[in-house]
Amino acid sequence: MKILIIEDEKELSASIADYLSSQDYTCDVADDFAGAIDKTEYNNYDCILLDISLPGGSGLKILERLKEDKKTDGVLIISAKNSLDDKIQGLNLGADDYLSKPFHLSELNARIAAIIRRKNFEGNNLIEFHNLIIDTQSKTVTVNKNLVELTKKEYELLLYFISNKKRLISKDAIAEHLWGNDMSGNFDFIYTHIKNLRKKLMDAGDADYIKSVYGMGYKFTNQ
Amino acid sequence: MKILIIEDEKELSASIADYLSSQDYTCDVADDFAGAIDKTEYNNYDCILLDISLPGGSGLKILERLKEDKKTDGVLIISAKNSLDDKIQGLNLGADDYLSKPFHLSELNARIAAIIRRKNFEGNNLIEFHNLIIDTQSKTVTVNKNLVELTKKEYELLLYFISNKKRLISKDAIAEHLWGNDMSGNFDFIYTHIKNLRKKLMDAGDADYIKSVYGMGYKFTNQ
DNA sequence: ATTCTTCTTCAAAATATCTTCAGATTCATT
DNA sequence: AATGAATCTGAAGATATTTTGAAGAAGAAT
Repeated sequence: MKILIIEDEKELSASIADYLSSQDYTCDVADDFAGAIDKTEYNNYDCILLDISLPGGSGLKILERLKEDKKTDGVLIISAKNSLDDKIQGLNLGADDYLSKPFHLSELNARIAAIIRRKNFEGNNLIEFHNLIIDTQSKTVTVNKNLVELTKKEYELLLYFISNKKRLISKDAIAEHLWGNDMSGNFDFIYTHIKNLRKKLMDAGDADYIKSVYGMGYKFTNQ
Repeated sequence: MKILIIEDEKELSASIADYLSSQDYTCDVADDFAGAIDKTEYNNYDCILLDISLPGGSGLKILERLKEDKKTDGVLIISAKNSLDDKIQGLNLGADDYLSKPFHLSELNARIAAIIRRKNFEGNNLIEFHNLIIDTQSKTVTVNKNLVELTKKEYELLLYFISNKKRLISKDAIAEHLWGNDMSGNFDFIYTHIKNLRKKLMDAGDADYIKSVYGMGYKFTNQ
């Protein structure tokens, strides 16, 4: 899960990034308008934490820009101001939720979890694909009703595959999504994790859903 | 299930009532001190949503009054203020939970469900899970009809597991639930208590219901 | 005040997972 | 078929997490 933190106070953004990393999120930080737009242009975040009270009021401008690009889904506004106006304005611009500073990291965590839950699964916690079922609440995966025990990375990988099913996924995209920083060039760990995930899924079922596309990447499909 | 909404902003209370009705709750609304007291006097609510920041600060007064009448069971405080003081004061006055505005209706729903679940647990004194039986009235636990003597923390831990059975529970969530403030980072005490609980349960029975999920937490299940 | 129980802390040992690597295999192109 | 590049595989080393036992601290009971 990737999160973008748009915040000009470096200390705060660092401590948030620190905490969220410990909760197994992958974090990027932007501290001004240009940086934020740049990041959102080239990345796909599960959640964006936006400090609305950036110098020059650019926080709202960022939100407006995100709205133009239809990327406001998953935006959680953080603000020192506690005014209702701000909240309303933010939520009207398409933000998902609003949190006033100062806040507890555990509360931030709960809000992010709620946003991601809502965003990805619209409240429904069962994801099905042919005879594969993922219960995102218990983080349990079954194939043909056989329980498949996955490690964290395997589970994340499967979730990424499922949410991009039937699409071609580049190894770069996988690396980016699962490890954040691009470990460009070396995909050994992807090969290994895919091998292991494949084996577990196939041991439980029959078909190999993970199709390799030579020179391009992978596709999660059943044909 | 009956819910009382004590809230002066009529738009908000209407939209909450609307939503909760769609979730098959029966809703009453009160918008001031007198109305609230009146309603609670003559009704028995499964859950009371209380806006603490009513004009004239009467939210807290209502809570005090509820406490006198021993009706604070099931109170969920809603507040625009996000201050820790408020939260502590509210919880000290016997409220069950606390939610800051603005919130998503789905989160409100989840909290209400949690409160009702908890209340029902208390009314209903036997909880069974396979060959494990918890009598919440006498606070005794048996496995295969063998009495298991648990300490307070172990008992709380077991109750938390049971009420989230078959779900993945993070160590953070356990820490949060058993110790309140998040002692983030250090889970040694969780490890120890789980070890002890496990040992006692297994000594009395056979299966290890507490399944460790590496890097994620625990799951209370029998598979 | 003393004893007993429970809770917490600590560090070593046991486990599980992640990453790296080198050799084998497959693939597209010639 | 031969070639080189890409992918797969199994094993081993490196990391990270969990389990465990023991001991000290805090609380409760006598």
